[in-house]
Amino acid sequence: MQARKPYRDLIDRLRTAKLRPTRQRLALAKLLFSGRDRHVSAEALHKEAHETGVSVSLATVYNSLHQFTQAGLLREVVVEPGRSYFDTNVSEHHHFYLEDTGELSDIEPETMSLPRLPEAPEGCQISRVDVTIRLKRT
Amino acid sequence: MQARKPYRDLIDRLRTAKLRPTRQRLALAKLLFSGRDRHVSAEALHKEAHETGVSVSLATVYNSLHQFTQAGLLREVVVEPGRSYFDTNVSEHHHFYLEDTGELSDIEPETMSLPRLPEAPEGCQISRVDVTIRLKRT
DNA sequence: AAATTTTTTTAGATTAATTCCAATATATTG
DNA sequence: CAATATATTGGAATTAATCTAAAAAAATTT
Repeated sequence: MQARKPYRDLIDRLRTAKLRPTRQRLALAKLLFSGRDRHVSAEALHKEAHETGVSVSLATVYNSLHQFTQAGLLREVVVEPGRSYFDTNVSEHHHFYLEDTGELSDIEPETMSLPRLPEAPEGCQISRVDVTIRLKRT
Repeated sequence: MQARKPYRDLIDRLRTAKLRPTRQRLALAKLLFSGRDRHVSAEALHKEAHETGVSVSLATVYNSLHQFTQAGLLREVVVEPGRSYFDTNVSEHHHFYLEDTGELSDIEPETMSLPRLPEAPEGCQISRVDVTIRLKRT
């Protein structure tokens, strides 16, 4: 993260994804991609945008999140009916899901292994493997 | 599945789960548990009930599915925002999800292995591990 | 088996997440 | 800058799911 050209990288990322770097997409990308990895819901991101003075409609938040996901900048994780998150960490990894609070967190890749996967059925290929470890408070 | 006392087993299963064997629950249990393993959505089961002449409200379908799940007779699998299935196979196994059609199918347990799981974080315990292999048409 | 109590079902209203729509605004191209 | 293509918007619409309170059915007590 540089001080002088704060948007340069983001603009490039959007351009690479064939997405015009509009004010809204840039602002959302900034919230999502500058800083630590995040797990955000659409509603939460919309709220956050407003709180930081960015005026963007909920429809645009949804559009952008899906476009970013399509472009491989985000990954969507569904944990429950009516609850899904967008994860800014798109490298191969899996999740803990705390059922009591709805909190999602990354599993350190080196703490689990998945050495043997089944063949994809005829006419199909694997597009992704999702492992969710559901947790309860003891 | 016997011919003479077709409801005996189902009634017992419900009783064991501390659920009264009402007409509605019995009819749904019959659809779910007599025959092959199934992956059904609430809406689909509701529709199926009506088509087979069982009058049951959607609310009751949801109630029953959740009660059955709570009792360990079913397992709920969420695959996408707005799409979840109830699986009559409650033994330990995982799923293929065909993104194009929304179809869910079981993975043969012997075709995959998960030998190393991470520790549950402090204050938590693992309630379930879900593996979903997402598939695309080639 | 009638009366009473408890549990269940129901239709319809309600909520929450998401998508759709067509008018308006913005970005890109020539 | 004009023309074209694309994006954003608010609000309506849709969908899945839950809630509610009244009616019905099942279980229990008498």
